[in-house]
Amino acid sequence: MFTPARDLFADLTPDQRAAVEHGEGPLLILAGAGSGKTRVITRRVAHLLQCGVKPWSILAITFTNKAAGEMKHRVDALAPGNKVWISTFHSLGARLLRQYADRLNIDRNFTIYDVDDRNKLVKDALDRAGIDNVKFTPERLAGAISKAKNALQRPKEYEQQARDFFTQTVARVYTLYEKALRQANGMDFDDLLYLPALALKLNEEFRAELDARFKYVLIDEYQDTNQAQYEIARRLSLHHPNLCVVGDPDQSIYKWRGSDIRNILDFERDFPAARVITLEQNYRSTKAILHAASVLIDHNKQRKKKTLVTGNPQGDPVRTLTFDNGLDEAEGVVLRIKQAVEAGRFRYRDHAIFLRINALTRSLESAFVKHGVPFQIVKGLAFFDRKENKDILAYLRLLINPADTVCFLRAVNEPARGIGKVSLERLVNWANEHEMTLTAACGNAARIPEIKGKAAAGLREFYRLMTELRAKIDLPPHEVIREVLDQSGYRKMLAETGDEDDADRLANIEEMITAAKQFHDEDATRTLADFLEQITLASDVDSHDEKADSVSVMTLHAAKGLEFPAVYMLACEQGILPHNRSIESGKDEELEEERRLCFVGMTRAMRELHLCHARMREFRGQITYQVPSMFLDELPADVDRQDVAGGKNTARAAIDEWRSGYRSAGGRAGLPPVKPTIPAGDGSGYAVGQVVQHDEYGIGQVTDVSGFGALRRVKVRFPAAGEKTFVADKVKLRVVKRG
DNA sequence: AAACCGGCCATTTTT
DNA sequence: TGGCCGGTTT
Repeated sequence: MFTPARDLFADLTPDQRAAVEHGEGPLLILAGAGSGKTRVITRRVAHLLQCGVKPWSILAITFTNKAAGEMKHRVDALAPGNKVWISTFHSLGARLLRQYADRLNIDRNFTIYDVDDRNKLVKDALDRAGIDNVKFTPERLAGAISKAKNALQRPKEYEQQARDFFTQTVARVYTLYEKALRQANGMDFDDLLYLPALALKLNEEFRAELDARFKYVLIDEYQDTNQAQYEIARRLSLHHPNLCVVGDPDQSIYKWRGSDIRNILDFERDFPAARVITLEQNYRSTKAILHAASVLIDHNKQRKKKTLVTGNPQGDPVRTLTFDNGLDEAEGVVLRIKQAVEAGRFRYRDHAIFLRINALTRSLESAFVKHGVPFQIVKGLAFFDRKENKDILAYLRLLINPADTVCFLRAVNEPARGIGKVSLERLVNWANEHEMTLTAACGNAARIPEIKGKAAAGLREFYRLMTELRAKIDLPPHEVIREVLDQSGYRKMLAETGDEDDADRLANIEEMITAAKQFHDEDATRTLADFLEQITLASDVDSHDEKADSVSVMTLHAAKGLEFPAVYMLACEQGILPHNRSIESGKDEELEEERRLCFVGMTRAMRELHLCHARMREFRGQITYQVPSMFLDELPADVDRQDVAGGKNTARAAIDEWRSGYRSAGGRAGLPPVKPTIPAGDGSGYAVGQVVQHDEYGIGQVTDVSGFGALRRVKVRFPAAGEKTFVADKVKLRVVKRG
């Protein structure tokens, strides 16, 4: 090895340094929360490059695309212009499947099926197999299929070990689903791991080639890998066992998704020569926070003891806050944040609010808007989940993959072309009989005797349209989308109604076109297919904008890997955290995962940590008494426990009072949730979060800015009048306070 | 073929 | 509470 440049090590501790410096051979880094593991992986990649390792022989796997992007950025700063592969497991899988499509005997133009698409396909399979007398939902069956794939069980293998009625049903559906998926040339999320893993397992030539190609493999968050991912990691490291994994068993929170904590616990068994480095020095949190989190996690029985230490100051005590009800909690937290900012203690972006479940974001939104506090809800696909965007995406996917049945069925009659349910059913049957894709059958519509009149004409028109558009798929992504929007009649459908909502929808599609343009501007070699893949594989945190000065709201799962100066964890109540599902399961294992989840949330905090709960909470229209989380009881005695319920008690009569107060204060009922948009530096003068004044409606807060030029709309939520949409160019709004 | 309505249902976390 | 499905009407 060459003598490495000084600067790579200057700011590292001896343990970190050892991990970075480690040469050949397997390496396990047990990195406690906040111990700088990302830095270690990044430096290690840079170090390998400095030692003369070829960039293309390094493969680094992260948990999110965002983390991959950041690592790429940092590695590039340390070793400019390198070609190291840095991606998530899923992106890696997609890339391998496309690159080696011919050898693996698959069509490289496959489309990636998200959970919705998958469930639809499972439902179809169910209908076609005539399995509707059973109570198993498509989601549940799809979940079981997903598990099977994670465990690398093919339909036949699964069938052989299916013993009870449920698993036998799953076996039948699995077989049908796989067939449908392959016919549609689709890959579900699990396939992106499962197929490469199987190929590596069954095809030694393929395995050896990739093993030799990726001589150094580094994997972050190893405690959350599932069996398929494990298989990939291990089989890429047989001849060149330079596998470096980093993880923390205390932060394993994805067991429900098939991850297996044994992967990290058994690493030394899998690689007896492995060197183990433990990082226990925490650089993130105050002593108070670290102590509280350590005491909590110590309640887990199935755990290898580990003691985190920090040289940071003691800091403020960890605080628990007791509120009377969920609305008070939301408002109380927002106000506390606002005060902290106004007092100059923190900026908005220093704050994060963590939730166990997404459903809890609603009341928070109202509170944020009410008090003019800027916020972002970190929930990735919300924008692309809108109907209009999904419709356009269906066209795009169908252009690239004509076999995509789910997209065909979505696009074919949107806008309406007179093709109804019955005609489509006939088309699907005919296609199945003739073993054709729906697109091909559509081209043969004239030969299908049962389809006539308007439906036949509509299908003919749709086929012509798609053929025409397909000639343009090599244009830059945003141009293809514009062609689709114009040629398909979708724009016409939205433009001619004069409906305000339709104008909004059009503006949303225009926004997607802008996103595609940005995507293309960043790197002109990227295609439409790349754009679609990025959208599908995006994670929630990928949409997190840490530059915006707003409070971040996200689930505990999304919070992994992040850090914030001040953290609020809401609804620390029995049934929510830990979640009912885990309590009801009666399994310690599941309860311990909830505790780890709580631990992950707590250890995100650098300086202030507030754990909140309410005595009453409305859920699904029902008001229930809530019991504080058992985890709050498990915290050390030096935690500052504050009851801020303001004298309100828990007597029965109080419920009705509270309810009537809630109802009358609920003038905002029925308002759509605020779209989490990044305040755009787009020259419109308006940005989400701003407080503005309107002549008629008074003071309100901007909740959305969309569209461009004459199409630009600004959405404002008024306390009294509710949400209104204005044409930005026309409306007179005075900006009272910047967001 | 498409819009409309009413009852039913489920309720975690995500690449 | 609200989202979805299935039935009914236009």
